Amino acid sequence: MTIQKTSLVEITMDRIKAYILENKLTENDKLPTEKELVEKLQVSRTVVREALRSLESIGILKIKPGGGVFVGDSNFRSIKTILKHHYDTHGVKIRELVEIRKILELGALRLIIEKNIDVDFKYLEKLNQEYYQAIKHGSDTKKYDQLFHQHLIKEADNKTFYNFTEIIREYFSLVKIDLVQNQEDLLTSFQEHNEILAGLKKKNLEYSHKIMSVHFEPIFEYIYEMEGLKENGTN
Amino acid sequence: MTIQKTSLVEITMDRIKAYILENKLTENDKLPTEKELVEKLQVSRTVVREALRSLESIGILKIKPGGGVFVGDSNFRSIKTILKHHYDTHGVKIRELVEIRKILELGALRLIIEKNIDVDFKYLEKLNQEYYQAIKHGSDTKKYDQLFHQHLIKEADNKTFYNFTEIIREYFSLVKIDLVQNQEDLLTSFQEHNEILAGLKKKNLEYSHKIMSVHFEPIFEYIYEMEGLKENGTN
DNA sequence: ATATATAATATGGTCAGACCAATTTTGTTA
DNA sequence: TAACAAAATTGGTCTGACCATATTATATAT
Repeated sequence: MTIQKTSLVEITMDRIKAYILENKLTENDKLPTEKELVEKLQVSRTVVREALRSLESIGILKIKPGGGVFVGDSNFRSIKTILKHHYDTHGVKIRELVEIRKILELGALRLIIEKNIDVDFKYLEKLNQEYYQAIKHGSDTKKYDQLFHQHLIKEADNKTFYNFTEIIREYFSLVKIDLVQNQEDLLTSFQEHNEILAGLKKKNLEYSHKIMSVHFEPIFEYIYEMEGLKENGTN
Repeated sequence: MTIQKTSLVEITMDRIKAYILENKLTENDKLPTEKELVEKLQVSRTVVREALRSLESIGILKIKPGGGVFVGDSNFRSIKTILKHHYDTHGVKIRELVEIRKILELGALRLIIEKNIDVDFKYLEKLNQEYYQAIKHGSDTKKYDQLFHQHLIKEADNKTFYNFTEIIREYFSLVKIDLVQNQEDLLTSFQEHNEILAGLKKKNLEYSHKIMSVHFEPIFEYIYEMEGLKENGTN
């Protein structure tokens, strides 16, 4: 006779989430065992297990076979899983992702300057020098380029912003891009990094914005070329 | 003897995701029943159910009791669930969210102007007029203010950008903000909306950026005041 | 006494079968 | 043909069993 709008499993999920809150459990803290939860929540093991599984799949829990159930870390891995599937099924316009990345990078510069942040230039210059060395030696440059931009965003002193940017970055990494850059292009990129830093040192938002925009141009050109090819059916 | 790194449930999840891809299933398409999946995948119903449950919890599937299993919509509701819990457990600095929103709003203006988008000014002006009426009548203004900004971002012609912005907006809505605006403040806000539109019409990025920045100032002032109070232990 | 190897226990993983609840389909009747 | 009722389908929950891995306790050797 009891009409229950939401399933027992969902209710149990909520109760477990509430348990975490009430007991102020944090990363890697241990939860009661399945058995204990069955007794405590007065539901079948089936329900407890499905609830635990679901909570694990959204990253709230971490289940160690034979070990126990623990509070998961908050690295948003599950969000990336979701976006991965969304990408697989819906695809994504590369242009859209690049536009977003540009906005975020410009935003980071703005935050740094407007909040008058004491940037760790030494470290950023070191990263860029490693980028330079990689270019000279013809080794993997992408890695150092990424590190530079990643750290720039870290400097914006906004953890949430950084997290979201990382998610976008991972999403972007799903896309295969064959943007070939010869050494000359790479050296230009390296120089732009330096100029962005120079702009930040002078706290000149307009200038650093301008350079960052230029920095993105080759990518947009590549994308427009790709989209043009697509329309021509050249695949 | 068979060593399996990942659990059967995880494998089954992957197989079901693959099934969706292979059969090009889209929103609301029906999947095989639990029974059929048990036969097809040669695993127990327990495993199938836990896999389905997990996929449902991340929004990939939608389970209708008595009806069947269907492909979920891609509204990222599950991501919002994840962020909700993250907010409950970790909290978030309001300042960070406002900073992000500002960056995104400025970014939208940039996209609109740089891509020379043919903005639907008529609609935006209508929304803003409704905002004005709400202010005059002392009714719920927040709604119309939100709609204006929401639509502005829609105009940027970047679905992915819009989706992410919506996620941030929902995240933001979790935070209780008691920013009181008297009629004068609201009229100023209304005027700024108009000026932003004027800037867009003239395709003047710098100007619209400037107004948008001003538009955010009251919120930042409020936040800084709150943070100040916090430090003083005034709660 | 300590360290190591071994056995026992605890914990999550998987399977099977049963029954319940809601939905969908089918069949009957007005 | 439409409305209602019965049957079948489908997911929801429960129980109990056994397996695999991880943890803990115990025995053993040094």
